[in-house]
Amino acid sequence: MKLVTRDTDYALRALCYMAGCQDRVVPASELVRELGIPRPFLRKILQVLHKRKVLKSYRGQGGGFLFMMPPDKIFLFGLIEIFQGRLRLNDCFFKKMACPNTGSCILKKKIDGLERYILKELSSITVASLTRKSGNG
Amino acid sequence: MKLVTRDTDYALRALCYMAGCQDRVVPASELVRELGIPRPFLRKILQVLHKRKVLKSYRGQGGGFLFMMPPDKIFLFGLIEIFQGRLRLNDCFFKKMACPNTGSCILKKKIDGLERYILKELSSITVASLTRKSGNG
DNA sequence: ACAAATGATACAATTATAGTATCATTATTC
DNA sequence: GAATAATGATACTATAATTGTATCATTTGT
Repeated sequence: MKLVTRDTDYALRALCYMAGCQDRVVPASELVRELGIPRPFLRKILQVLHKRKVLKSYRGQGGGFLFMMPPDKIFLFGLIEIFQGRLRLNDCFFKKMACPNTGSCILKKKIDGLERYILKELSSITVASLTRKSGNG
Repeated sequence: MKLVTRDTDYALRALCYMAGCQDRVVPASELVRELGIPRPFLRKILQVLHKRKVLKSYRGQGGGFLFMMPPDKIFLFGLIEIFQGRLRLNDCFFKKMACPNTGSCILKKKIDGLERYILKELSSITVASLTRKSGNG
């Protein structure tokens, strides 16, 4: 089970890197060089972030990307939604079951609880919160 | 993101059904009929449960499956491990990163915390706990 | 004009999930 | 002892998601 797929991961890394570039327009080529992400894949990701209005883009020489949304408003939860769709732990689980006698009710409650908890935790993580200089590992 | 894949789901349903058959040997055919699970898929699942010593099996006419482990010792967490491998939220996430400056440390802590929480929750769910007559949905 | 960038989009490879099919073996029943 | 109904072992297939690649058009600065 992956909480976060590669594209979300790459998007997060790219955004975190960009957060350290105070308002400088950053071209994909730089991100590729610095982060070692395959270029066409990253470009696709950046285009998505642009369409979703997370980033502004500038074309032509000297162009690149810039935040459209402030980094403290970019939530990991939001990136997951963009690249992986809505987080649903319950997906295939309670479709057919229709609570035949018992069990699923208890289970559903538990899993819904888990989902809420995960969402809450993920909603506390932003690009900004990850780039504050406080890591020590 | 799926917490539980189809095979884990089917396994759980089958086990819950069997828990209501007090020590009767239950053949796959009955589970197929009652639960609407594709026969060959279910058979594969039951064979795995047998190999993992969750179920005993009896061959030949009148044969089928019986619990080898008591239902209150069969954890959803264990079924997930059997069919989906070990639960790791962090999987691809912190392999290459190597904590370049900051960020990953905070994130790793958060995600590890999430993982622990999920594990704890899942460890409270057993086949027995799901078949106690107390559902109301 | 050229170079360096993004926009749009289609294609491809790999992996995971979900499911099928077949044949051998065992045990019960008639 | 043959028919039947079950599991054991195992190989195969289909579908979908993930993880990319490739190409060409367009924009912009020099």
